[in-house]
Amino acid sequence: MSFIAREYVMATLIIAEKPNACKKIVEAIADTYQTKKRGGVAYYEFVRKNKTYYAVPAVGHLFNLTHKRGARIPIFDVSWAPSHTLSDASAFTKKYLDNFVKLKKSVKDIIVATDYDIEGSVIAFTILENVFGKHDAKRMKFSTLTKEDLVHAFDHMHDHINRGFVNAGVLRHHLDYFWGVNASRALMNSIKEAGRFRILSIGRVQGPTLKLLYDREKEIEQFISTTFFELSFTYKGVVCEHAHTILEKQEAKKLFNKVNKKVAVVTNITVSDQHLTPPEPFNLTTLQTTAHRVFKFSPKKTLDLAQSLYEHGLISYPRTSSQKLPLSIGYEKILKKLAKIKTYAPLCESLLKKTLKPREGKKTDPAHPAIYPTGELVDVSGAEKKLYDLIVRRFFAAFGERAVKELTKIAFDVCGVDFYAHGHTIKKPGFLTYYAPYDGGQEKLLEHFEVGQRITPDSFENAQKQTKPPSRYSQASLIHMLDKRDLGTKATRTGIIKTLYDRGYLEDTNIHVTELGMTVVDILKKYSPKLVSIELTSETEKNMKLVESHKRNKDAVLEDAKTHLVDILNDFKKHAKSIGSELAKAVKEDSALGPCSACGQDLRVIHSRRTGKLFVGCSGYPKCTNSYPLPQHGLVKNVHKACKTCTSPLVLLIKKGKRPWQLCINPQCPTKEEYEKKLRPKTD
DNA sequence: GCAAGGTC
Repeated sequence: MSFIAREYVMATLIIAEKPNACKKIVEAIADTYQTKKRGGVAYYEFVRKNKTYYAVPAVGHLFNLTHKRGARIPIFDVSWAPSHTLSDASAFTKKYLDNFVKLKKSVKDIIVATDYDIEGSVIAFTILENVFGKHDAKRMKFSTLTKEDLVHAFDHMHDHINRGFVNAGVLRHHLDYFWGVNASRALMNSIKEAGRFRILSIGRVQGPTLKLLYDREKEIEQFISTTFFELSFTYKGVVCEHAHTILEKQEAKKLFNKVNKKVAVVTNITVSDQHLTPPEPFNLTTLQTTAHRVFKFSPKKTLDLAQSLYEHGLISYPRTSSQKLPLSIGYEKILKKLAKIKTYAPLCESLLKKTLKPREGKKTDPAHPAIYPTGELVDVSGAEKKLYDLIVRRFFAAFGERAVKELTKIAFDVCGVDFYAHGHTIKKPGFLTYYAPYDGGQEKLLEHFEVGQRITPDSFENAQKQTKPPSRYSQASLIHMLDKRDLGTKATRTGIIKTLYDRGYLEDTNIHVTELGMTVVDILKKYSPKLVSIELTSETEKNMKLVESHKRNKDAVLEDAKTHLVDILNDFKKHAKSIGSELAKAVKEDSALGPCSACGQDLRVIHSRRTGKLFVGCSGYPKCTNSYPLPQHGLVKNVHKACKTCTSPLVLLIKKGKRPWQLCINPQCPTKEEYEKKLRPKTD
């Protein structure tokens, strides 16, 4: 008997969505199993009730849509191709696909055990069709990866895949591709008309995301600041404020003169309790927004740290939308393990004394619970440790009781004008025992006062203030907003924001929309308003639901979309000249670094086609030959700022693995003598 | 070239 024949026995194949889920499925249902490795990727051969099975993991989508090279818009002729052939970033998926391919000859029948949702159904479907040439399979349906659920799903397997899910998912892939690729091409073709080449993009999620920021930009631009006055007095370090803000300068002055240096009388003291509910367990979005609030971590950084903690076994799967902590994760077991960590020991002991019933949120996930610590003891440090502590304490807090805050409000009268002081103390800590470092732990103490008491304030103040424009989005607050509007998914939002930055639509940590970003929205508002509104997402969702429930044919939906798109693309083509010149103008304005010290025209970063060198030149060339050298490695970005020392423009140099470096383009600038040598290789 | 969605 040959080695190959022994290696691969005929068996039933189970398709899992990802490595970790595959392992859990095997551990739950196998009587005995062997782990096999090929190309560094594990799969399993196992026996249950004397039958042999293979369980093989995908890594998300192993196939993606693509179109023929050289195709021109409208592009509707698309097909599935292995993801690893489509981008370098997906190259690693090859070894996962290879596992399926190699087992093809040994597979009798197939069981789909990917997440029971739309994308999970597409992941399995593309493997079924493109690797095995099959159109159907059996289906395990589970909502968590617990032994109990998995065994039940295996014993009560469905005879067919969920055709509705598959069709809805395949529709989603096509619609996003049709809209995104064609509209992006239309933008790029227009700017080509103006003699420029630039990668531009737009899509179902990018569009409304950019529009959200565009609207905020407009609000800020149109905001008119008004003056108002706040009257207050200070007594032993506590500020007591007049209840109303005053708009008229004269009135504020009059009131101030009336109360200044007078005695204040305590007229009323109210004490009330405020009950605070423990926070919901973390899902990826709330972890990202909270980590940004308390540590200033970017959402991407939080995801990377969480992924690392997960890979080290310290926390559960982080890419979850669930806010549930099912009993099956073993609350007590986790707390007992965590009690071995010194700082957590007393907290765990106090929790273990009570009935463990967690606070939960509304959101669920097809395959995973909320994020929780596993209790594994692995040493971590730095940023990972910070995030881990946040996750541990949030987990503890979910089992805590409501906290009670005591609010005190003291009313004062000064010559008929009312003032108030507010304080709060923690009456019953409840969950704050665990979570205080991150939220709600602060107290504001007040003096003891009695009604009728007369005091002499230390000082009175009449502060002139300005109303402020709405604040800009940060990446974290934007992700929160996208989550609220159901735009994108927990796993894609960070990437979509990054794309908007990469295209040059956005800049800065406090998000500003660039001239180019604003122009792209202006153009789309005119020619394809759907693409910058959430309407396209709601329409897509509506059609997906109809297809899922077999009330509408997916091809009919696609035909509608094509008709609509052809109209839009024709419109774009008709106006390509004016669209192109608008875009080109915006690109030009964005790339202007500042005025040339020799002639006053715009300086800009130039990539010489002849020499391949990067340098700063003047738009006045060839009349003006003023130029500055630039480092030849890394990405140079315009920061629209001038050097404080020499007033020459600043640029941001981004090198892989290094901290972004803001440098002045002037080699003679006193701020950077030390870097001068690096810039020496002369450009021309 | 271009999307959005999985996952590492």
